[in-house]
Amino acid sequence: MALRHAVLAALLDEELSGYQLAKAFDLGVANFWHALPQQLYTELAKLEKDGLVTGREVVQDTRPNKRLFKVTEAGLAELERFAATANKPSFIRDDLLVTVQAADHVDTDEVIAQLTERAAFADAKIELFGGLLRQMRGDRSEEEFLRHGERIGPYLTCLRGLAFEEGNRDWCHRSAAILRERRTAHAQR
Amino acid sequence: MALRHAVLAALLDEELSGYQLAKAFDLGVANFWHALPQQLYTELAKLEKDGLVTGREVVQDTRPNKRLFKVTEAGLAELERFAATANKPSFIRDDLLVTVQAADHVDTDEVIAQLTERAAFADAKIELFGGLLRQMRGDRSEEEFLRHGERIGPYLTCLRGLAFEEGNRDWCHRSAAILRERRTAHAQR
DNA sequence: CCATGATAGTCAATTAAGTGACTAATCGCT
DNA sequence: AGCGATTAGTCACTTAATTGACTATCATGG
Repeated sequence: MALRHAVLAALLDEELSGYQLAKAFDLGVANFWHALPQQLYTELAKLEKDGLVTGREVVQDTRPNKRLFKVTEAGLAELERFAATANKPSFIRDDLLVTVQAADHVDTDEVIAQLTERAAFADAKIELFGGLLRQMRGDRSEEEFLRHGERIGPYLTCLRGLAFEEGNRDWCHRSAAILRERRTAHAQR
Repeated sequence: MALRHAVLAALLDEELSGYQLAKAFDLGVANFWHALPQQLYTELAKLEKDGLVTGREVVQDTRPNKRLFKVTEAGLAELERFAATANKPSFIRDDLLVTVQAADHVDTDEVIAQLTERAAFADAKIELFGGLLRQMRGDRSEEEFLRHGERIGPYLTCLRGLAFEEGNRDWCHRSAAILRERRTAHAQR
């Protein structure tokens, strides 16, 4: 029951439409919560029904009209309640790890290919997060920003995302290197 | 559709009962895939129906009887197929990150408490994974084991789990420290 | 001027995941 | 002798997540 809180947290900084929210969940927000557009539209409807967000119609002549949502007082209170109670440890579900777990029983070339692909994906994320961080802290140093910035939550989660992807990249490179070396060694026998 | 592959990957090394599998998914395996006992019993039944695993009844007199499952040839082929096609990037869903995202809008003490709790959890995991790694490599060095060990898949995934939890721990400590400092600075004004 | 892609969604249906309660045996402990 | 913990599950139910198809409008490139 935490998608709703992820949506509330994402709407704290700016009013967003369902569509924009979906974009956000595809980029930075996906860093702390993953969700598909469908879920977001559904969840926004529920949140509005429960009075945790309010939507307002914005008429556009160049684009289709949209509804921008913002968090209400009740929504903030709900987030507060959530912060005080929630603590399910995060769980991982990763196809790549499943594949590597089975590495000794499946085609090594495939595993190496998957690892390489994931490393590239991680690199893209690392660049993305690096850019987001620079943007958030502006001309301040990280230390300075974290000390005195007025909105550091997104910065902290982005730092975690960055470290996570760096971890992914390093592990992918190392694992691929090991598998390559073993393949070579095996071929030489 | 990857829980089935996670189960197959987990059953590669040893025959397990549903109950044992559930234990495993609560410990090490949870490192690459999270699932509840319910799901595992259900999935095992499906896998058996589809001929990807076979179960055999083991009569115990000291304990209730159990059914041990092992992967069939068809199961191995299915894993092979999976390894060659799957590549959904792993997604994160973490209550704690949602909380930290909202850190500037909710009670700082609560956020710090959650971070501290998670750091302790990460420490426990780090110890657990460290032990598992030692056990897997035996008296060999890591390098030696990874070069010549005959079953390195679980070792590699465990390494990722270890690095992940170390990342968690470090990030939790740093974030908590930053929030504590800001709280103090704010109080002094 | 037509196709493609971005914006901004909705509806229906299925699958996966999670919750809660319940059975049954044995072991250790008090 | 009885209580709780551990082993080894099953059944019913609800909620969350995913898949796929569909409707519009407008802008841009060829």
